[in-house]
Amino acid sequence: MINQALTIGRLARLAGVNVETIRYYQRRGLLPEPKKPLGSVRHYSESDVSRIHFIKSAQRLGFTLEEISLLLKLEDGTHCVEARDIAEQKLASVREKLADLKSIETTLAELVSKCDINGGSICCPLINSLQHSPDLVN
Amino acid sequence: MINQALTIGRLARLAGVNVETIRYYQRRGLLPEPKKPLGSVRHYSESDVSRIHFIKSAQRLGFTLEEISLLLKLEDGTHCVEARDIAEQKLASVREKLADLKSIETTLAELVSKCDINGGSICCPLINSLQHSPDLVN
DNA sequence: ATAAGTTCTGTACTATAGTACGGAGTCAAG
DNA sequence: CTTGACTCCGTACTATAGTACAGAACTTAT
Repeated sequence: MINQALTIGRLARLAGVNVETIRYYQRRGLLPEPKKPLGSVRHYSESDVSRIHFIKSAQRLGFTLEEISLLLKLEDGTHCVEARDIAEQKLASVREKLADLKSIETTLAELVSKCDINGGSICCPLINSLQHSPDLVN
Repeated sequence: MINQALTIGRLARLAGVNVETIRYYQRRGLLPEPKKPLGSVRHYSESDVSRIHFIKSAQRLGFTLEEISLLLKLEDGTHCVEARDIAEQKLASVREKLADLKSIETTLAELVSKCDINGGSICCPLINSLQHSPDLVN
């Protein structure tokens, strides 16, 4: 074909994923698998590119493929409330992780600066702290 | 033994993990495996409880067991300068993760609040955003 | 002292999210 | 019309982080 039809390889390049990933998403039901014209290859559409972008975005937000699959089932727009609930749950867990990370950041930063002051002495304050305050992070 | 020695089962209960998880950590070198007194069972100490807590805390922060293993090498007390270097690397990666999480948090919070405003309209803003702003989080 | 519960050891299995591969069919360019 | 690239399909393999299980040894409670 002259004006290149969207084959799986081109779709993959457009969407920035591997061909194998597309097939995997199809197996998982995250992407529709277009019918294969007899004795030819499958053709894809722009909407498949969008859907892969959707999946990748959602993954970056910390959604699992399972959760994304759920979100995609709500796509018809009539289940906005359910979608929001899922997003709210994610938000809560992200905030929890944020709080944890902040506390470890503080702790690590303190330890490193103590270490700098001591200049690698034999009694390293960093190691000391880890040895004597293993629950630092809880 | 009358005043119960810390066997693997008790350690597991104290630390809130499975016995199998402890064995797994031992296989991975994250936990020391105490010598087994001939014809008896292994005994553990409080420090093993602490170490498991530490591992679990670090995991919640998104560290892999591989990374945690590195962190735990700070505890061997013999390489103070190296320890500080590792800690500094960890601090950098913690700060990166923090930044990532913050942007995820912002995005999710925005989506949820848009959802609230729209109040379950037919054109769900959450799904919409994910579909039309694939690079949201990058 | 005997049964029930644990521990030990090794191996195998689970889920998640892919990646790799082999062989056959199909397409596009020279 | 052949060559090389791509597609299809199924299966198998990877990494991460465990969990499950079988059978023997050991411990604890009665």
